[in-house]
Amino acid sequence: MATLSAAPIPARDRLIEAAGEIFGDHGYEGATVREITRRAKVNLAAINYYFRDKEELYLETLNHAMRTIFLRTQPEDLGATPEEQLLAYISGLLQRILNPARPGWHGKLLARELTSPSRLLNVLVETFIRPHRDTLHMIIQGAAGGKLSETHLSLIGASVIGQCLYYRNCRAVSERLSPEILEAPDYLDHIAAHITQFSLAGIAAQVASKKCPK
Amino acid sequence: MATLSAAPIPARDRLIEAAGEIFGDHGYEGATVREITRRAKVNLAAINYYFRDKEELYLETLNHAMRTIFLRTQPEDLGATPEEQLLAYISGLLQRILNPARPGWHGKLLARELTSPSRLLNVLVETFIRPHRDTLHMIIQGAAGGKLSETHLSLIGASVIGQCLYYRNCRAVSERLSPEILEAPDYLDHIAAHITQFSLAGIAAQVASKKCPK
DNA sequence: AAGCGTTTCAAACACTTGTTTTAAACAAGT
DNA sequence: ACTTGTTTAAAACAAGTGTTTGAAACGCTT
Repeated sequence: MATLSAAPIPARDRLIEAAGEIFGDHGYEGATVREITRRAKVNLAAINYYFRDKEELYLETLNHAMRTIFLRTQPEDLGATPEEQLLAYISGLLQRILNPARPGWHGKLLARELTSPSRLLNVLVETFIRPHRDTLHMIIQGAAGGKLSETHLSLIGASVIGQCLYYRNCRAVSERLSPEILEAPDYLDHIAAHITQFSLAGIAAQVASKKCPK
Repeated sequence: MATLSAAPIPARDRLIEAAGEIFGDHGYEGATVREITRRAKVNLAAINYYFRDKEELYLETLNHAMRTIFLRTQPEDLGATPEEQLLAYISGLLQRILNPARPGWHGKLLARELTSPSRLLNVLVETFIRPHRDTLHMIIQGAAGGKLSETHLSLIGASVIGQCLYYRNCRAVSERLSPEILEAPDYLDHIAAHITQFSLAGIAAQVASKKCPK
């Protein structure tokens, strides 16, 4: 009764939340266990109690972020036509890595891991990223009409992903170079629409150049 | 005479070179001055002798990398047609951030700075990045025939840059998901050609949808 | 040779890091 | 009452951090 509004979040969960924020902002080596425990409002020794050490806390936190970012969405859930599927895929990805409603450290942690991988990257790629990539390739293949080779699929997939990750990795630059894009309240939708249209045209061109070589 | 083949590289330059490698691999906070001085084969105190402290060494190193990465190339140097210009621009960018002949830490340092900026980012954007961005916008405008608004230019520019940076930021993932792309000896040319074709189609689609809205 | 500014060196400084230890307090279950 | 697992608290540990110091060695001009 008295503790009705007091949120009884377990200490371990508070630790992961605080660790995510600080690892996301300062990286693994830049983060200190003292600052993490301070923000989590737990004792200094709690890290070594709930986790073996700082590294296991990091891996656990990273795993937590990856699991919520890479929710599996089946192609049939995305839409009817390949165009709708691609838009849904891109929009979903942007939401997951940029939506301010989600904890910002999810995307930050992912971006850090991609740029300077830890020893978890291998399992991370196979468990989370590759299935997502396969879905994307299927959508692209659908939009192209089933004509593209594996190499072409990889190149196009990289083009799509690269366009999305730009707004996460280079957000600071983007804010300075073209603030007008990020200011609109529904800017994520605008960006998703642009990337979709841009990429569909690229795919079509790829198909056309394949059909009549030269 | 006796010291003919012995390279008398000054200690300060050796420091910057070593600092670049280690900052690029471990980030600012993960790098230690002791490891830097060890690799540079200078005394520990040399950092505080040639630079005020660790931070000034980092800023100096970052500045060095940016200056060599962002060589100014005028549009007229790039080629005759907008298509050739875009290819030259993309190819040049990829070379600068990925060419293994160059010191690898240039690109790594840039990628790190974009993802988690230091207090140098503002001057860095204005001095190095914005002029480059303006060049790219000019090329895109040329390829589009001078029809695009500032916002569209920014979106398309981000798409082009994002595609290029993908291979720097997500190299580790790319190596695992599609190794066949990175194995070819002239893979940078292949990627540049793909991104150019892909982007030209995207630009054309943008122009078309602008002309006949609906 | 002597003097000079520049550069190198080993040692130490004060401080922070991750981790461990010991103790005690708390709630819940038997 | 007595465990049991959880949480807090304060202190200490060894190792590593960036930085400073003072003296020695160097290269050069006078």
